[in-house]
Amino acid sequence: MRLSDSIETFIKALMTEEESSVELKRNELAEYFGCAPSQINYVLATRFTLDNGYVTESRRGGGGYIRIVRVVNSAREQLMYLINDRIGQSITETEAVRLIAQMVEREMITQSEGEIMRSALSSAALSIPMSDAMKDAQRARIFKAMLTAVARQDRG
Amino acid sequence: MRLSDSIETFIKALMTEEESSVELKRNELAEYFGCAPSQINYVLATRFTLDNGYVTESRRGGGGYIRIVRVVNSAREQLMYLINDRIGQSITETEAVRLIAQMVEREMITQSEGEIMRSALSSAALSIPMSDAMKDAQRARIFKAMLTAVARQDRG
DNA sequence: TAGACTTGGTCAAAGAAAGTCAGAAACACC
DNA sequence: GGTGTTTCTGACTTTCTTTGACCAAGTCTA
Repeated sequence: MRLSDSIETFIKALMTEEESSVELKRNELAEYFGCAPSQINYVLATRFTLDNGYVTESRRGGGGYIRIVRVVNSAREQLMYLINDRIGQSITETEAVRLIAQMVEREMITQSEGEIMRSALSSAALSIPMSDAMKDAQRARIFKAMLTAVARQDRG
Repeated sequence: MRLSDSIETFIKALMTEEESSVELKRNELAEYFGCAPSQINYVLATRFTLDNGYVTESRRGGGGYIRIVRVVNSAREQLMYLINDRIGQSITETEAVRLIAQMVEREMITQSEGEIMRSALSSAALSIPMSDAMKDAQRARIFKAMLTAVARQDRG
């Protein structure tokens, strides 16, 4: 069996039915498996992605750690579609506004979350000297980042 | 647990609901935790800043002390302060993250609104070919736009 | 009032984790 | 065997914490 697979299995075993998160030390885990610490990062990057329903956070320095959280979010797949396929590299303000309205309607986000997103994506907010094309690209990026934040949250 | 975290917790425990300030002796506290006195300064500098909602004052010499005061404005005042004074023309990601965390703590915004804002202001989201200074300016603009949206909603 | 004593402040350097990325190695599939 | 993909590693980077040496400012006493 592949090392990555072993590590993946090991981590998943630490997350039981009711315990939906684990905290671990990168160096200790690497030591345990006798591999390079960066191997752990590889496993996280390939097996514990948001697409797979996991979120990770970490801290460096003394007392650092890596935390892996399994997220339950019924709207997640819809959000992943928007992030990975629908929005793309560039989006106009009008289009973004329409998508946000739809999400509010479907109760994927609250009214006020929608308003916050709208204001962040408004031309006014992006009004730095920039071509429209640049703005649309910038908007797409910010939009996707915000949706990722929503997808990362545990929303039953 | 990290030493810094322990000290932070300890100090916060001394500040109850109605007691919004503590006075302590740097050396005694360091002695209590068995660490270098300058460690206390580190905790103050990273955990009890104005952005975190605290102000500190101190005196040297015999009978010297450190006083930590929790400052509180109304939510509306705080929003206005942030929009009109604090954020200005430019703000770093670190600073923005700190301000958002404080708003969440004060319940001016929800946890998930905070996360949406954080991601919209992340360097990753702003990662178009742009100098850091440009990013900081862009970030300030978006931040203020989002806070204005919150202010418009007239909560509570 | 000068010096000794008592505190707290600053800063640079060391230590403790984790992150990144390019390239080597191992596989999988013609 | 050649080629493209996945896995692994190691050197280097970044971030956060902790300490210690030296500095600055009050207080007290001869």
